[in-house]
Amino acid sequence: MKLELQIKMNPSLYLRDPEQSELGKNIIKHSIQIIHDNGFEAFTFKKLAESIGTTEAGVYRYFENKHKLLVYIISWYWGWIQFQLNYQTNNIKDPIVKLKKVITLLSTNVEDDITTGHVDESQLHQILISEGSKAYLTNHVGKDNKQEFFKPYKELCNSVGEIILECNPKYKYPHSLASTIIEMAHLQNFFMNHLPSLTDFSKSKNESEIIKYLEDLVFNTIRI
Amino acid sequence: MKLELQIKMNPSLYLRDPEQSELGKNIIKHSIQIIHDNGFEAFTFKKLAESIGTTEAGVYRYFENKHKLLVYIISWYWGWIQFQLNYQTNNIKDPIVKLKKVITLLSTNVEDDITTGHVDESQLHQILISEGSKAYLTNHVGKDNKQEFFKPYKELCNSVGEIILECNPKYKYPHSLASTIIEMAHLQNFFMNHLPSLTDFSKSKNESEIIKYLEDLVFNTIRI
DNA sequence: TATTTATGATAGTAATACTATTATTTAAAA
DNA sequence: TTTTAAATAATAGTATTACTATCATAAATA
Repeated sequence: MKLELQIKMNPSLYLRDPEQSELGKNIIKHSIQIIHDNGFEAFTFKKLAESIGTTEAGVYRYFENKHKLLVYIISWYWGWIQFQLNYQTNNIKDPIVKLKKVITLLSTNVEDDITTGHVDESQLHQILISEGSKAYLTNHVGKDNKQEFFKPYKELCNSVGEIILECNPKYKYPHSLASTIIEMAHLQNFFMNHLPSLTDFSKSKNESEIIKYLEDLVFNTIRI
Repeated sequence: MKLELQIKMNPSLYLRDPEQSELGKNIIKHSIQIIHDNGFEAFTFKKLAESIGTTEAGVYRYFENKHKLLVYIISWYWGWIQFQLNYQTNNIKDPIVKLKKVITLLSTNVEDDITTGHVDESQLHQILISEGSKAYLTNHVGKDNKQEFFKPYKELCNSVGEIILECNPKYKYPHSLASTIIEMAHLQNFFMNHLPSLTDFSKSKNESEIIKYLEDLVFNTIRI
């Protein structure tokens, strides 16, 4: 029996469920590839269709527009991270160890996970670093939020916040600190690679330095 | 004598200096207005031209494209913040007081400053919250960085980093912490207003809560 | 076998992001 | 003051993007 990890997605994000057909899976797979390679701005449904070997209209049958497709793959990523978090912190009692695991999970560029055939998690992690915030930094955040497009992100933020509270039940800003960790795990990575003078990480450009920075930040803040 | 604050801008950002003509100043003024009202995605040179009462070609004589115009107004903002920082922390000896001033400066939506006629700093602050990161989250960061588009931002980050070191000369991540403060002053504000469950700020949606969060974060981190 | 459903192929539209050209006004230099 | 140069306005045009619509065909299902 083949184990396949299925992440439950918000149906408002798509017109036809991409998990349910080969074409759909190809749309996801090639979207990740193209956005990873050229950035979201340069990504068009036409290029995507050509890369798959279908037509623009074919893609439009699955996704209303490229923004929803971006939000889809980003939601997928957060869902996957949530799964990893639950899996990796399962049975760990010490909340400090848990929180360290979370920081590492958020900061590390994972190997491609074989259990999710059409998704390259490593590329997706890179996409999140450069394009993640574009999911919500729009004029229509409010509408999107009402449709629960950001639920996986919020749930993750909540989970991290809970672990923070386990470490220090009196800490006053668990959600803000959680969103700070999540965002900074990505942003400091972007800065390290593209605007290094905004960071203090050596030329080696190693993720382990970001992890050290975040651990120092978090554990001093919650006073452990 | 009328005092006018002039922020020195990188000439690679424009084709013709917008400070040197009425049309130029109008381009800046109306750009800020439109981007503030509709977001950067919905902002086009055509709309801008119509709003000013000139033609698209007229705008293109000043700016090569809308991205450079965005980077221009964002650079202007960081230059202005740098000036405010120097001005407001001048003669203050206690670095802790200085750092608190900086956090407040970055987190507070200022009143429109009369000394800069065509720029509405309050709107600009809002733009930075929603659109600031789009200046560098592009495929061409590298190129833009080589042309020193992000110099004002880096300089500010450096100044903040220096104050952090004055507070604690042994702190290991002054630049990363500085960029974290700068980015989070904006991002927590965005979350507070649009995705409040990612924060711990009450329904009052008051900037003072962000300031408290950041002060707690920063001074615990550098162990004051 | 009939019928629904997904896909493929093609066409078309409005808007965007520009470039180019020429005429006209304004400002600076001779 | 005249000449000349520079800035602007007016108009047109192009390639690309972000879609919508239509119709034929292939595959799956009843």
